[in-house]
Amino acid sequence: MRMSELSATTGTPVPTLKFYLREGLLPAGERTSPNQSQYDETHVARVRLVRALLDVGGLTVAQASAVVSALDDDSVPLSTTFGIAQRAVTQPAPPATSEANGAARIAELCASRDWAVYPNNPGLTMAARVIDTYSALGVDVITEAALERYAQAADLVAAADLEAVASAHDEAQMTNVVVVGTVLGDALFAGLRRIAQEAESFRRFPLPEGTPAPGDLTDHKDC
Amino acid sequence: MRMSELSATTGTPVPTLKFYLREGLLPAGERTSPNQSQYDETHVARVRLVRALLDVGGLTVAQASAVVSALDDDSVPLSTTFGIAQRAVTQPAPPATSEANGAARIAELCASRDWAVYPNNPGLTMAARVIDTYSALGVDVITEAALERYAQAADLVAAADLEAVASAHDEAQMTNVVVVGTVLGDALFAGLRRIAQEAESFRRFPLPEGTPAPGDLTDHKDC
DNA sequence: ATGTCATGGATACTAACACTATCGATAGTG
DNA sequence: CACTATCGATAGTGTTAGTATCCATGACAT
Repeated sequence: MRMSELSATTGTPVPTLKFYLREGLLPAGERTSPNQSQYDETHVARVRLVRALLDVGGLTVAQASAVVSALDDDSVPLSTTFGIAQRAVTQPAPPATSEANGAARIAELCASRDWAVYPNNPGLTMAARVIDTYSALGVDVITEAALERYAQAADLVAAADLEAVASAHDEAQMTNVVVVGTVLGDALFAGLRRIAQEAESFRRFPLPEGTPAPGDLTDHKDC
Repeated sequence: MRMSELSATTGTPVPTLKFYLREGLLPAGERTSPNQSQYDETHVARVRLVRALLDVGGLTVAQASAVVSALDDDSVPLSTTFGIAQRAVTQPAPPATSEANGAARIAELCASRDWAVYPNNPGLTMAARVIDTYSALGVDVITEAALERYAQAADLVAAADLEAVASAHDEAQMTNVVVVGTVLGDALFAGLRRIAQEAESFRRFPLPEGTPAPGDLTDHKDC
């Protein structure tokens, strides 16, 4: 198929496809003449993946580029593909200040849960930074119990994620699942968390009499 | 305190503080003369909150503005504060196409878990969109079992979140916890998930002999 | 009292990002 | 043979999150 057809199939404007080609998000098609290239189903799939990473996953073009590079590089052992995908989608954070204790708490948590990871796992810095931020804000709600529950939930999700990876047919498919799952899983969980929060909120803090209950409100008039 | 002191205390440049004032992220100080204002601890706290929302939570200025407006508006009942915070931090998604079934699966999940929420809860659209994206990518890994585990994890986290809210002293503090927790909780969980994923990955797909194990790798040379 | 410096308010500028538009030379198509 | 599409390059656009500059006024130290 030619570029116009790739554009029509994926719903992506031709100039945008050219941009993706320039940025390395989309491999060049097979050249059939100096100014003609053939694209195939793999290109369609790649465009859809890129759009998913950008729109749903919220990645930047640079991050998406790193992700698809990891996908294309089949010299990487599967056991480290998670790391590559994770590092690609996690923006580097500045090192914590000296008086912060988030890193120590996370290290402790890892020890207690038998979480063995590389010390440059981006989740370590990310989680530590969030804990430090909480305490800098004076909102001391990340108790041991709360952190423990978050960790349990993370284990649950991680188990589901790896289950999904293991269910893939071949190694290439596995890599794909890892990459897609790493990015989209965050969004999926965030969505479910919003639902569960609201449901739990209504359970704990019932609405005053006369206020429409969730089930009674069937229109979306307010936003 | 004056603006320069506010700047020094929070580590935020004066022009940025002026920008926050313009954008409504920071309330004006108490005017003591036509060109002098006094700022106090509430302003320091607000600046820190704004930086946390922007840097750690990844919100845009517009979203952060909506969040702090909700914080300042004490006419909102607590039971709906979650909704406001959630809607403020969740970017609206386009409506799903007709053949997509993500919304139906999420509705089913809500029913099975007794999750009663307003139909405009942003998590509903968000989660449905992710599921639709997975299937559009041909990565059919969100089985019923996987979704169930994600939902369990969401319940676990939501319970911890509401526990934190309930532990706050007064209503103003509760609102604060809700807002901060909604935004930072996503990041905290995402970090823990990355750790748990890598740990679980090593458990399921052990590294080949000779490759450094997580515990052996103590430097951060690669990124 | 006066020189210096900070402040508030307004306006303009910048860098990064993700496209989007245009152009010229070619090439395939009806 | 006219017409459209393509490639590759270059340049332009709109948005976002600040930065920078300017000015008139006011505070503060000497």
